[in-house]
Amino acid sequence: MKPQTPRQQLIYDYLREQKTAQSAYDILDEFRTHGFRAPSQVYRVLNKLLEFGLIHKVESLNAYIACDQEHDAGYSIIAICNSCGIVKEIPTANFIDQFKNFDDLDGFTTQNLAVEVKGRCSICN
Amino acid sequence: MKPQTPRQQLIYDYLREQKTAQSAYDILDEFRTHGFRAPSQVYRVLNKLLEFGLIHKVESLNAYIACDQEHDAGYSIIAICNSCGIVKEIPTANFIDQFKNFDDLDGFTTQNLAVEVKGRCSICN
DNA sequence: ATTGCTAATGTTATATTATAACGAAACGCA
DNA sequence: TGCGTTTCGTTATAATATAACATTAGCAAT
Repeated sequence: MKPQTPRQQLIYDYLREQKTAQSAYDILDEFRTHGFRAPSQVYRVLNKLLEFGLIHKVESLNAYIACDQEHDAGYSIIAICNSCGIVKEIPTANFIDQFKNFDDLDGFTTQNLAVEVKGRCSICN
Repeated sequence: MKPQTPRQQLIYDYLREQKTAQSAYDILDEFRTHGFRAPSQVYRVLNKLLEFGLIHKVESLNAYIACDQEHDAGYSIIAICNSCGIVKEIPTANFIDQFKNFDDLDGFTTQNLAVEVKGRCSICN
């Protein structure tokens, strides 16, 4: 699914350019000059993009990134550098297979998987 | 590490009894009769308990649960039922080993790992 | 072209989660 | 006892998110 409206496109393109996750209010400030005046306008767009699987919410930062990878909406593995803040999505297919073979879930049916790794990226070391 | 003050003990014991994650404000309401009057009082205790590795923050719910398992502070795998809200911690040792053997991290050093699985528990099916 | 429907947008208000800042009390200990 | 440190109480405010409702835009059927 692609962005469906000019505003979805605008925010999606913006997130794709960023190396760090952006909060809804960061985005609001960025686009005040483009007619965004209230948080709900931003959240509406973000929620659509989340639904389309085009972005992820980084739960531990309350911020958003563009999705880099091919996979179902709602599955993500994200590495966050505590030093420089860079956020990198990690290819998930491989990992999700591992996770599905993981025995300890006892009948739990997974609809959604968020893995957030924090540490230091290879540059910050 | 064990709780170090009566209030830490109080909140820790409370969280251990709960089947669902509790927000800081849930806890505040619960313990207004025990001298908790302001959010910062609750957050102070929660932050200590987090530091001791006695509780986890469920990032996707902005809520807190007692830690069930033996492992380093800051590592957790949590399954959350979208239907009944029950939160269950999953033994991590096994999984963290899998994760450490995971190739796609390219030089990233992990300090912290949060895995949050959402779906339906075995009871809600 | 108008009508009627649906989705998207604008706007105001408010709820929820979290932290800053600072003074007072409690505690350990020389 | 006096000093420094940590904890605690309190007020204020910041940051994140949603509710509710009015308005407009897009578009298909008549």
